[in-house]
Amino acid sequence: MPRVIKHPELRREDILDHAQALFLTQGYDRASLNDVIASAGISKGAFYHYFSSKEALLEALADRFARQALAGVQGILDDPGLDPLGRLNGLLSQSRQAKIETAAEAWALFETMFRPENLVLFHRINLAASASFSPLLVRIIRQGVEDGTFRTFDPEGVADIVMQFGLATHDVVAKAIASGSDADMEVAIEILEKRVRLYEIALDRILGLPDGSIRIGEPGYIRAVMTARRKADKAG
Amino acid sequence: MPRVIKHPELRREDILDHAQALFLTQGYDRASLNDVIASAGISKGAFYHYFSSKEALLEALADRFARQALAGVQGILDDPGLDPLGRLNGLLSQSRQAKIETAAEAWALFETMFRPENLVLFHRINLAASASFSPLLVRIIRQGVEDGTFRTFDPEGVADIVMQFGLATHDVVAKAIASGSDADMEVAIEILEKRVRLYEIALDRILGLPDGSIRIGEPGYIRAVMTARRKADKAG
DNA sequence: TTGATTTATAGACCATCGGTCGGTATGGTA
DNA sequence: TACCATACCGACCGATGGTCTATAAATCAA
Repeated sequence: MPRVIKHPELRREDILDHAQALFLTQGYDRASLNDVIASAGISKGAFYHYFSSKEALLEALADRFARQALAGVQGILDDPGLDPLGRLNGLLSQSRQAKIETAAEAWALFETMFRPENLVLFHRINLAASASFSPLLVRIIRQGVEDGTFRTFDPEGVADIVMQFGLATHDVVAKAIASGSDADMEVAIEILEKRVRLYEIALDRILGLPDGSIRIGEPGYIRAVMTARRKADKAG
Repeated sequence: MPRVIKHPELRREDILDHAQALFLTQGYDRASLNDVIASAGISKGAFYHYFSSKEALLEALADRFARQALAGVQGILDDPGLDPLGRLNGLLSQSRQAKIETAAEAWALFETMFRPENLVLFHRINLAASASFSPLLVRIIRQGVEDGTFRTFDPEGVADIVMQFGLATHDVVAKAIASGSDADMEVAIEILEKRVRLYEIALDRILGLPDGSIRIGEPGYIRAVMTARRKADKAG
């Protein structure tokens, strides 16, 4: 059986793809290295040629996730027409501009990520992502403080809180999506929208903004995404 | 060599003690079951008589931690002289009343807990602890809303934020304690006190309180604990 | 006290894990 | 042709979490 993939770079990516699929479905601990190489159709020797350990594979996977997430918000960061508040709002509702169906797909990933068996994987991605995002957030907040939009004595601290809130939102959404019946989901959506409103107001006040300045997603967006996700689940 | 421990209940606790020591120093993954049973001086058969798996051992350990933490704040919860704000402040600076040296010991535990190799252990403890603490926090906040002290439309959400802030504080403190030189620590203490002030003000505003209502520990407490911890490190 | 039954312990054994190692095929360069 | 680095193979290794059978100790019934 001839190898289809020739270029080493692509082979590495291919291994990452198979590892990602296995880690997300079974978890990092439970998916064995033998599973990964069997799935990728390569030998142990080949694997250890590209990665120094299973741990290094996880690291590389987390880095790739973080890079993709960063690329997803590059447009917001590069947009010269945005002021600090606009940029912050853009980051907080990054998927706002995306089509509902695409967003639903993205949320499905989060739903998987927050499962307990993916704790290790999630933690790694988180570390890599915050290392990239945190400085960007700090810069935006600093800029806002300088031009008088925001008021705070601790931009790094506020950036941390913003990241915490962002993560917590994802967590709540993920759990809501995973919830059982349609009635359950209705309740979950209500709780979730209330929670997002709380985060918005909290950030308004922490940053010394008038209530209603921070917007995490557009009104009704959460409900739209979640019902789309729901429909996709029932279909697929 | 005769067994000293007779009562089964005590034997279980004894295993937990040895497991705790090993898990905290080496991490859950790296400390093997053989290490645990060797340390406890028992056979595999004995171990599997008391615990169904290594995983179950972790679970039991996390539960014990959570119970101990809950017992540590029972006094604040039972004190009839405390109003909701007093109770909340008490929980947020639970070690305030303890002697500095004792507190330093407690923080040393956190320092260990936040190390990456203890991620799994820490996560389990966290789950068990929030399951216990969250309802208590919600009750206190609800009570405060009823008597007009607090103002919020989402007590559960605020409770979550309080827990997030509490955890984040521990994380920052743990990292500060672990930092290298004395000069590093001076910088770390300053950043940390700034961060705590931010959390205080954030909670004030989220709860609709006048600035300065929420107090996480007493002024200078952090510096006192950290220098004590530092001294203990150098000595021991 | 004795016999029966349950609880507690021992340790050989097992499949599987992440990782190593000696070797081979391939393609470019001199 | 000779040579060498890269890419790859799969048998093998020690250690791991977990199982199983055997037995010793405690408990209970008569």
